[in-house]
Amino acid sequence: MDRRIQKTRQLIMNTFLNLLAEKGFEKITINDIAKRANINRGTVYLHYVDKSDLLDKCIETYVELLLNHCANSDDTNLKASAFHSTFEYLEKNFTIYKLLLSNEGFGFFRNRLYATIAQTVTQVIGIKPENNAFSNGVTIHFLTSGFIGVLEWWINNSMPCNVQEITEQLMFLLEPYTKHLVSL
Amino acid sequence: MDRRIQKTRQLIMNTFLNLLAEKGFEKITINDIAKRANINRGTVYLHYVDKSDLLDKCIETYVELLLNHCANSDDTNLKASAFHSTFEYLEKNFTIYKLLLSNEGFGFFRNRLYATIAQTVTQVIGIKPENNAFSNGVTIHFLTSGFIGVLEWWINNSMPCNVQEITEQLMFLLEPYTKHLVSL
DNA sequence: GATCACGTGTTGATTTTTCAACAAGTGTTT
DNA sequence: AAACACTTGTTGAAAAATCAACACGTGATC
Repeated sequence: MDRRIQKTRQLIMNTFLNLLAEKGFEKITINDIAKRANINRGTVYLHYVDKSDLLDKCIETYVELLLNHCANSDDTNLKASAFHSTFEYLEKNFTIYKLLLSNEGFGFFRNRLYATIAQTVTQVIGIKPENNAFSNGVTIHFLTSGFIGVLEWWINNSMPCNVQEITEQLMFLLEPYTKHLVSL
Repeated sequence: MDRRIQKTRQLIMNTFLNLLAEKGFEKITINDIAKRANINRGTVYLHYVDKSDLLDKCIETYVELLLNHCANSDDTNLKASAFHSTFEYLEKNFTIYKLLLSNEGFGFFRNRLYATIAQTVTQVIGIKPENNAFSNGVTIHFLTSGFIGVLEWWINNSMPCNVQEITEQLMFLLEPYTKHLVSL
């Protein structure tokens, strides 16, 4: 993709998130964004149809960025390293995800995250044919909710334990399932 | 001027100065600048004919930025407030001016600063017709050298005193001249 | 009710930046 | 000497961003 597009979208999103933290979604105008980002107002409309679309794309982007750190491990196995790098990334971008998980995200972020993770979990479990009994939805939603619950708790409480600890705890809790469902 | 031009030139100059601090003028390539600034190589050539031109424009720009703080006071009088804001600006952009005043500036920065200040001093003195006796150059170069000497000392010694102190000292030293030469 | 200030979303012409390709120069390695 | 990697400076077509203007809507103020 053209560098200008990447830079411009990045700039608009950053500016938008800053304004979101400052004054909340309703009070933000397209003018605000353009002025602070020092770009033409028309440029915003070149990339996003309106303010809501911008929020959507923001959420989509940051869900993807988060899950990239989780899913970029080569195999589909549940690995400590993947969780570790995910929580590291979360720690680095704490303020953004705190914001998106708060009321300002209107729950959209959580929903999107949930849907994407549930889909991945479904695929991972489905890989082993003998997992038929677990593909009925209960397992998937149990694991997805559990993971997101931990993630939300960790962010909303301003990271009460460090990355290593949260990773180990999570791996410990998932151990029974990693063995039966997804181990190679 | 078009916003894109301003932003691009600012980006190129910032990147160039960072590289200057890291590896020195000779070792910098246009490729380096383009890659780190994340812009197309051709864009650099769109604004600067080559590396030397870029250094020139950098020096010109930062001399102007510095002197704007000195000269934007409404009257041509020598005012403590003007010096104060100048040294404040210097303090804020310490690393840049330390770099430009060091060997990396090849003395070009000092020369350019000298020429511009001398010109201003000439004008200021020339305003009062009875100053004919002082327009022979000695006064001008004495004052210019004095001011730049103070400035260089302050920067090269990493600002050994605060802005308020350096301003007061300078005003004290200039007092005999402000009275006779430039007071209203 | 009229006016005023402000925000929205769109348009078309213009300018800037990108991209890929080119020819040429330099120094290093084989 | 030839091959190689790297940098330079330039080109033209394509894409993106700018700008100024437009019509429209809203809410506050007189």
